Amino acid sequence: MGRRLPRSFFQRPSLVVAPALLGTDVVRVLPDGTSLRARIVETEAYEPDDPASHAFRGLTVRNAVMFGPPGHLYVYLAYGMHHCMNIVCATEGVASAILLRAAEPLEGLDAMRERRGAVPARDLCRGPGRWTQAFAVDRGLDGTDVVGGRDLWLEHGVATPSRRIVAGPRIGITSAADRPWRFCVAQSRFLSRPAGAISRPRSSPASRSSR
DNA sequence: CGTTGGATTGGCT
DNA sequence: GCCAATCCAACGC
Repeated sequence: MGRRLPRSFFQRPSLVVAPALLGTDVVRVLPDGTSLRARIVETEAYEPDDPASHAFRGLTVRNAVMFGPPGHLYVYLAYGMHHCMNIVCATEGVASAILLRAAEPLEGLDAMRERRGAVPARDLCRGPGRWTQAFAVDRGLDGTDVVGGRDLWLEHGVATPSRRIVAGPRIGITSAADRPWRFCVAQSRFLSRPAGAISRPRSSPASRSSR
């Protein structure tokens, strides 16, 4: 068993925590006792006063956990079919969270396939909806304590050097789409999309220099 | 109370 | 590349 990330780790602004989470491990223990482990390669920060955040318009039943103390899981249902999991950051009353978007599966791959199907390891946790499906995370785990709990927690993995961290626009949002608050491990095969990819559905600047 | 539109994914053109 | 699937919170009337 590795070293768990303490509450203090999450008690910082999401823009600090999001890149710091790259290279850490998410450990999940299923109801039947099976352990799953995956190493984070992609995160997104959602800040207070962030138009793209679910908490932007204030406290609701759905986003209440975001306003609570740090180190808890915020889980919501997206597009009526996929769950997305976040880690609440900062301090109580300050609504900020990190969306866990993609990871490299390390343990329990066969158990993940019981829900994901017979897909390659690369596709088990490649995307927020796929990852929650692999880890059996849904609204039932909304509010779970990831510091002292037994269902899901985080552990120190392999620190990612800052030169290997790439920031870019967040995926799939329409407001505040210019804020580079998506953080990726450069070159990782397990990213939901290549680092730096633009999410704009319509006309993209396409100014990215291709090689 | 009806409408709208997602922090997505997978399948089809 | 495009679009349907499918739930429900947020918002407008």
